[in-house]
Amino acid sequence: MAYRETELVRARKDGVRQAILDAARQLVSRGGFRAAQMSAVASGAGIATGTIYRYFPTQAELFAELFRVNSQREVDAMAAAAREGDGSAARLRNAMTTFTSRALSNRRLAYALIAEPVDPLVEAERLKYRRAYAQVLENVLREGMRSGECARQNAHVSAAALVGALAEALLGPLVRSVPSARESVADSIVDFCLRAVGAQEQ
Amino acid sequence: MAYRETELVRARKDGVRQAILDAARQLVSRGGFRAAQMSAVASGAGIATGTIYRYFPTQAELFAELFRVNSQREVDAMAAAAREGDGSAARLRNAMTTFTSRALSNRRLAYALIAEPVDPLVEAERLKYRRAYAQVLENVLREGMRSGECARQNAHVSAAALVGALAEALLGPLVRSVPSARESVADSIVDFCLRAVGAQEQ
Amino acid sequence: MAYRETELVRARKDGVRQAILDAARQLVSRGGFRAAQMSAVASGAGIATGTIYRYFPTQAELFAELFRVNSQREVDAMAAAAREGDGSAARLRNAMTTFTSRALSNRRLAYALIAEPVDPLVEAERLKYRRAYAQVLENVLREGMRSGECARQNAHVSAAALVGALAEALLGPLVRSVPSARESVADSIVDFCLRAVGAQEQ
Amino acid sequence: MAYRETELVRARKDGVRQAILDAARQLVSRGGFRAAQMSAVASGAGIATGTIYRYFPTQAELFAELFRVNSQREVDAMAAAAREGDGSAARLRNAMTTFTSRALSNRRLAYALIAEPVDPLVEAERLKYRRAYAQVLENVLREGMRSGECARQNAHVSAAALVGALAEALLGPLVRSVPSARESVADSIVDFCLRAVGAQEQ
DNA sequence: AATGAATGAGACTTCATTCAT
DNA sequence: TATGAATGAAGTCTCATTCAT
Repeated sequence: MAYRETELVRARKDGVRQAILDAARQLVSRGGFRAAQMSAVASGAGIATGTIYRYFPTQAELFAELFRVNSQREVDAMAAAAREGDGSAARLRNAMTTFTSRALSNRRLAYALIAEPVDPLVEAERLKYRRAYAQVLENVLREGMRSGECARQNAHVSAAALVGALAEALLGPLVRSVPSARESVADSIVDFCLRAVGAQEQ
Repeated sequence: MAYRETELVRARKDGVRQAILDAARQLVSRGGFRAAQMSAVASGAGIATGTIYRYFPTQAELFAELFRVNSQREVDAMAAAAREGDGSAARLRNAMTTFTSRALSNRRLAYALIAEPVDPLVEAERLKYRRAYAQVLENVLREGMRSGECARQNAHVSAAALVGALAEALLGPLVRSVPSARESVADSIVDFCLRAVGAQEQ
Repeated sequence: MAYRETELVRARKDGVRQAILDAARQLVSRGGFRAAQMSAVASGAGIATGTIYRYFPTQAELFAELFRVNSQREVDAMAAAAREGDGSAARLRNAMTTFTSRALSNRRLAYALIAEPVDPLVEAERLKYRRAYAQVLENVLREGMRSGECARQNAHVSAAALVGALAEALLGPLVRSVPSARESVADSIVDFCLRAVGAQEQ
Repeated sequence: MAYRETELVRARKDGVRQAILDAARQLVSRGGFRAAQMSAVASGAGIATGTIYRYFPTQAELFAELFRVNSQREVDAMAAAAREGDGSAARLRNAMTTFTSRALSNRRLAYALIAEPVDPLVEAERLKYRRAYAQVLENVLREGMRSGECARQNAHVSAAALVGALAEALLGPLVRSVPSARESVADSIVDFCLRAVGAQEQ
């Protein structure tokens, strides 16, 4: 009984915490971090403003957590895709396609996570995750260099450049084109990237 | 006489306008758009706060103009570099090296122009100029494709991706490394980009 | 049985009440009234925040009671000391030395009780107890005047002034000096006070 | 003309600054520092809340300035009185009478300046001024010890104790008595103090 | 036309108190 | 009776914009 109660309490608590993060994500997805004022988040979560502070000590911490949760999910998805496929080149393509298609499904949020700065604390998270994306690609790239599927290069720099190229393709002016064209743009950018690392697909 | 006066007034007016933009750029170069409060800009330009509003209707318009002026200068420099050199590959390299070396010389301003968001109006300018950078590269790229110096590819997409890769190399977590390493990172990124477009340097 | 239960409940209730007051005193001793937030008090007492309100209707009432309990203890200690000693002068010295040495042993709490303001309700308690301290001294002083050990004076006023002088010596800028010097400062202040009342020690 | 204008501007500016300090003093005189919220001060000064921040960077600085201005005035008045009179004893009496009579004319403000704590920054000012009061008395006291008019004693400690005794007489429970009685209380306290320092009035 | 003091909406954060469980 | 999550009023501070001079 006590156990159940504890569980229920925890469930409710996590529920509120989750509701706060959900409301914040929805607001950021729509209008960027600027739109995620504490009162708007509270209202979106159906709670009082002060309640947020039971779960997050400051707005910056809330944003940082929002960052962590959502970015980690993306990095995980990319890493999972990077384990599928025959050969390094295929795995690289998988990883990058996953990145682009997921980002295209919520461009505003992707932009907020990848480019929009807010606060030093949040910015630190961003750099951490841009580096995490790059790390996933760097690993496959090194593997490809060992197996001869990729050209010799500075894998560290190349991986960062790949993230930049992918981000541009998703967030830059390019994607202002009609939605139907975006998919082919995404494909083209992945092709560009594979060419950039000298990947020979089998 | 009346005519002269009108001219003088216009000249002075343009001078003030320029002074405002200069002060704003200096502030943005130092602390980003956040640091460019209207009173600080006025103080930097040696005028009263209210006077700014005789030249710019809102802060957003001032920032947009700041964007236009400074970004155009960068685009022009890149375009000039893209006209120098033997062959498309060399011209591409020139263009990109110009972009990277100029950006490295004032990273804070470059960041503000390329990545830091402020306002939808300013954001629109940013996208416009990212596209302008890409256009310069796209032109050389198409020329290279015609001459056979560059591989067949979607030049529109590739050019955008190049801008993204270059920006990442300059503004992303990579450049947190020691200043002395930045130059070599910049070189590596240009190499990466040339490889990406399949450029054969002669 | 019902009787016993009632008693147990009362006992427990008093126990909780005491725990609340203890926790509050500990917090006040450390960081003044500011640090004694209701949630902190509850946490220190090992109960829930809301439970405090079963024992004290408001925070101000809790503070007032804290005042009463702790100040009364000090007044009692001073009164006990005022009964020891040969002659009024000696008894006066005893009372004042007791006051100073006890206050020095917990300066933060003493400060909170004697000087730190919080709320009109609490302030009323403070005045009441400053008067109580003075009353103890006034009694001995009158006795001394009767026996000729003390000079003729307005005992009421003098007693209040003694409390003020003692408090200043303990809480004022004087005590910012090194701890080792505090004892001698306390001695000097007691001497000053005895001189002030024209006490002739035998 | 330009000179006059500058002067006018300064006059108006000082006027607002003064109005803010006046409004703040009035509020503190009535309800202590607690009552001096920024919005209340602004309203009292007939300006908008934000305007205060053109003159004082933070509330704490405003309070600190309020302290400085008002305390310094009291210290000056006391010091002036301490220069008048034949002999150290008379000068001491003058100084202390000035202190008490001025404090009695605005007890709430005097309390705020002497006893009510608010903020570390303000508290620092308070200690500084309590020390300044004591210093004035200490100087006369040392003079009296040299001339033989005052008994041998630790002048530093005694001066602090005098301030404490005077403050108690003015701010403590004593003065809750009828206003007409306050003057005689003040006289008695001064007598007490003179006796405490063993002053022999001629 | 220029000035710059004044405005005041709006953002974050705290914490005593309440109330459903 | 106890709990403690939730409430929301209140307070400080910022800064783009206005407007009387």
